[in-house]
Amino acid sequence: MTAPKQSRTRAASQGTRTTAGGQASPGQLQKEIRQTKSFASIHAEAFLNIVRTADQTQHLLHMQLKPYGITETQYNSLRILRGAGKQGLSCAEIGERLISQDPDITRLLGRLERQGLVRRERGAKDRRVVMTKITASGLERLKELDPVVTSTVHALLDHLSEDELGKMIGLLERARSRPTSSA
Amino acid sequence: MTAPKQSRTRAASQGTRTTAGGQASPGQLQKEIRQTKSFASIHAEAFLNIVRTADQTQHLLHMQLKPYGITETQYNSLRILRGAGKQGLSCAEIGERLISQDPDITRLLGRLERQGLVRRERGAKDRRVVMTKITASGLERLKELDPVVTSTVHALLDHLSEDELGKMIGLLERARSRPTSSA
DNA sequence: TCACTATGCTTGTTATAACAGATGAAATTC
DNA sequence: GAATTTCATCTGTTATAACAAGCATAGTGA
Repeated sequence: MTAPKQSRTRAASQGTRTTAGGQASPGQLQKEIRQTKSFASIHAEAFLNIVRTADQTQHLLHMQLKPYGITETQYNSLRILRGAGKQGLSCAEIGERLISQDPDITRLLGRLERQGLVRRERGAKDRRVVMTKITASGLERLKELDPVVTSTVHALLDHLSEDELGKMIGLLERARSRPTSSA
Repeated sequence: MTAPKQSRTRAASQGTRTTAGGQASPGQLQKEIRQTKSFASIHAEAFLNIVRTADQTQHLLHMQLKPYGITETQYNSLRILRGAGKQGLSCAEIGERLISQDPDITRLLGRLERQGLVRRERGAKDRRVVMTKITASGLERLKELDPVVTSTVHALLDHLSEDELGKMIGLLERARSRPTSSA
């Protein structure tokens, strides 16, 4: 599989990482997005690399899921509900594990319900809460999709060693663990 | 600034990175998305870390840009057009440097034009091609936004050392450089 | 017990990624 | 020169992220 045309690019301007001798050397990303100028800072370059890698990998996963008529977000919702078991989860609980803080959960679950993959029910005890459970056909759909996702994700990254992947994970975790006083 | 609630999560199932003694130890991401099961593989864990880090950083940038009434994609379009100079770029050329391979470029530029930030003109030589140029007020808007984006991106990542950022960039570049025969 | 506040969800809306087909123009082929 | 193919853009549509307001319900305090 060849990489698709570049996905969304991000803020970048002058500056680049310097080699040992202090000379600016263009990175791979600069070429990918046909950037003649170097990046403003190594922070900008890192940010763009993170976002571009995510876009590319998500796009490739999307292409693999497309024949099954399921999006990545729908797949994740189903997986979360399978994990929840028979009691299901409320909209808020699903949203907490899925999407950003004001997720379009009602419409997302509505689409899954129309496909017969989940069932929603308003609680008797608290009529504000809607519990959602995965259906038998939702579980079957996941059985189909799990190997597709697993093998796609594996194929995307299997040219990196376990040591490299471990290092990447560590760095990304550290990137997300910024001190709360910053910015 | 505190991290927002987790954004979209991705495919994950059983398995996790092992410690030196072979014991499974949950990663930070597992806790972030309230995952009781470990990840299916280190590939899945790496994939989710990439996507989650990108979502989080983009969300934070989005929040910084919101008061200016500009989205990240719009900002990037303007930056690309500033870089192109007086002759502007065609829709296809912008799309190549911006978004995925079938980008919604017409509508994106239409919105920027309505804000007076760009001007579109159909070529006399080839009436299929629409050239887009940034306007003076587009350039002014960028002057406002550049420091916002620069400082936000810097703040997101300045708790990492230059060495760590360089390593992260290298690993992400390698992640994107998969052999074309894979998958 | 009632008024007020908080919670959970729903709906309308905009922006963008993605898919697909249509339109007009240019290039190519016969 | 005409027909066909290719190219660039446009438009309709769906899914999702995001924003905001509204509705129904539950909880709290006086």
